[in-house]
Amino acid sequence: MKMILKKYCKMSGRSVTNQRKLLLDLIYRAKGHLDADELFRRAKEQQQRISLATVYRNLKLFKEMGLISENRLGENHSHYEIRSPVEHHHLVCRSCGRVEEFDSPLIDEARLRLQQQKEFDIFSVQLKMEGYCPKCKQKRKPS
Amino acid sequence: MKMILKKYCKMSGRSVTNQRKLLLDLIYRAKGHLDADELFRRAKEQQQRISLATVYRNLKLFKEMGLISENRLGENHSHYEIRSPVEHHHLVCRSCGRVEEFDSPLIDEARLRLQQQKEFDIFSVQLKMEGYCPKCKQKRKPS
DNA sequence: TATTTTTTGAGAATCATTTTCATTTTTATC
DNA sequence: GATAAAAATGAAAATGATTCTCAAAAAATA
Repeated sequence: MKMILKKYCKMSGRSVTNQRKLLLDLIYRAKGHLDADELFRRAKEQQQRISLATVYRNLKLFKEMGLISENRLGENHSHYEIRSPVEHHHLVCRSCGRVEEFDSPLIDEARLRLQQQKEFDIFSVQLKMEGYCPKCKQKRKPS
Repeated sequence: MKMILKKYCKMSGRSVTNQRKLLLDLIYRAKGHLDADELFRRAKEQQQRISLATVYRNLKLFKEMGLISENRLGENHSHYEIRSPVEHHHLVCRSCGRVEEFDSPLIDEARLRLQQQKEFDIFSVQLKMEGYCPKCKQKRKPS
């Protein structure tokens, strides 16, 4: 991670700061869907003086550099994760919030067809499906 | 539209107000992706005293009733449209903001497979692809 | 190391959206 | 149709996520 950060920063003329190293590392280690607040909380454990503004600034930067991706899984705020080499999508339980990741060759195929049909250059595919997970499905039955 | 509104309101014990009639009608006539502000502007042309809070309240209500759908096409705010009988998705140009709608049997297929595989009850599929439209694709070439 | 450039922290500002509450409109009842 | 009860509205304040400002600190460059 640190090497990657250095490389990307050099490339775009950015500084490599302790805050950036820490933040990217935390996102990497979280291996999940982290929101700005939670990232801020975790960062503060190691750098008490870090500011929420710095968190947002760098999330934006990492996104521009293509290191992370931003998703709207819930309603009002974003979640971030290391941009995995293999594109994947999200299946969210509307009841308990559980998030499953998936990918599908059918989606890739759809993308290719659409690209031809509409003559767009498509560089991003964001798919979110919502429903009830097996557990919550059960709970809802009685009602 | 008015009949539908009445039916849905009765069903859930809501009142049928002038504001609701106007708002739903405007969304219907817009035939596109309208945001709260633009809807508010248009509504004020016909009911000067209408409040932005009423716009938001009723967008929320229409959504709960399943009459409209909410999409995050841009960055910071939502767009709304009449929920079309056939589910469709969005292809957005990151340069000029142009929005194309599409749907694809491949997506439906993917949904079915996922439903089986993960044992979720899936009731919502939101797919957004981003890229450059034919025009903006051209403009970017020289750089 | 000195100088320039970039980033940071802290708090204020912004923007979309939601809430509060007194007043008005709609609905249900007679 | 009049009236009481219930729901919705307008206006303004509140909220929550995110962005901006600016002086001070850190990093890159010479």
